[in-house]
Amino acid sequence: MNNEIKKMDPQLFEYAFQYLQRFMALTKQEVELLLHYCEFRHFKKKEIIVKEGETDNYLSIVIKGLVRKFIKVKNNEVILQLATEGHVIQSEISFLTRAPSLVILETLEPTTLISISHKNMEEALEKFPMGERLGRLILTRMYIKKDEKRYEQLSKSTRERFLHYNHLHPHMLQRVPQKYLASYLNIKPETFSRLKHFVGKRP
Amino acid sequence: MNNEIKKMDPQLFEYAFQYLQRFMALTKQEVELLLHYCEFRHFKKKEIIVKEGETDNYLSIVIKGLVRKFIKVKNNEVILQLATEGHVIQSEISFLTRAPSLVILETLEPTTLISISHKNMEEALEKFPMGERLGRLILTRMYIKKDEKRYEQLSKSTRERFLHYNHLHPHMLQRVPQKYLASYLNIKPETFSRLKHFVGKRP
DNA sequence: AAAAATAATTGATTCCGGTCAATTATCTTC
DNA sequence: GAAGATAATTGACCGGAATCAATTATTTTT
Repeated sequence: MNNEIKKMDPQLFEYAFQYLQRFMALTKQEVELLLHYCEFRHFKKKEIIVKEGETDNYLSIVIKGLVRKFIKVKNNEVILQLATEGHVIQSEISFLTRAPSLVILETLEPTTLISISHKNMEEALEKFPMGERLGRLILTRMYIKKDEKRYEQLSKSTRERFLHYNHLHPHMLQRVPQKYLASYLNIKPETFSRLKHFVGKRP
Repeated sequence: MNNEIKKMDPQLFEYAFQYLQRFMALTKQEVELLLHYCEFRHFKKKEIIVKEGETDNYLSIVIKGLVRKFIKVKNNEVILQLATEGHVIQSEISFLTRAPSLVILETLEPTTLISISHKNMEEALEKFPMGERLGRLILTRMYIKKDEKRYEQLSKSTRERFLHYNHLHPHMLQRVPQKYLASYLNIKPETFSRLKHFVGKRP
């Protein structure tokens, strides 16, 4: 089905294999079969992957690069996700419901995705005996992640969110304009800057 | 399998039928089949349904009554959900992962649930041809709801959350101790009270 | 490399909502 | 139905983060 996948980098194959293994036991043959429904997609920096109002037709994993997911609200932006290598990125609600996307996906770096289209996924879900189950399990994981995120927001103060995030992802500050990090953590840029300089002096 | 279900109130059957119809087209026979894996569970007021640390073995829908889901954090409680008639209630993460529950489920009124046990669900998922798909679709809906909740918290101020909730669920203030509503909206009881009395004077 | 645009920093000020505390109202339950 | 417990209200005060504003740094564009 897809040539680029056929002559796939064995490392990439291994990557996908490991990734799916987290959800259920699959043979190499099964993974190979599944990957033939997928395609690579390349984007340059600051390219829009999904526009507002457009239906997202792909479920993607970031192979290389960085994608931000954001929503426009009262003429400013709220960052919902910063997806780096290994992360799933899509306008999930749009993909799942086939409705126009409220969120926008844009690369912040040159980016390569491995993607499965909605159409191909439906096909795979039908033909592939374990499809529905795999889909359910992946969705379960997405749900759990979202739950953790919510708890994170609920239980931590601005300062704590800042500290926690920087502890977990110290490299991101080098990689992403900090106003995006600020927005992701629901902190104003000015406050973010102050916290950054304040930290270390008074832990 | 379950006698109480067999001689089921036709209204209740209709209810379940309509409910499941939202996810996918099912025949009356299929719904009936599915319902035989389910059971009614009755609780009186202030009864604990799931303790902290206990694995939740049920997926339930509230038929009558009201259940609060909350988590203990630094010796006070955070309300995560207030489930009334028609709502799904469970310690989802515990149910999905089979891990001890972090959250507690407690009735605030005498409550009737229709529940399917994890064991029965697995059985149904296997035997029932559409099971996996139905499961995936229900999970999709859960995910979407959670996403909306997150957006709600992110994009709205304390005041806006208060107004929005009261607009959507004006009856709840009559039904639930307002400190629970306050907690659910992540507002201090004092602030909630002030907002309540302030509203109308300055909209 | 200079000019223009965008982002980050820093200061001054404001304000929403939290905290503490005391009083009143409303449930429980005996 | 009275006593006790729990919840809600109200006031005074505080503080963290938002806002407004001006300056400096960095990135982008030409």
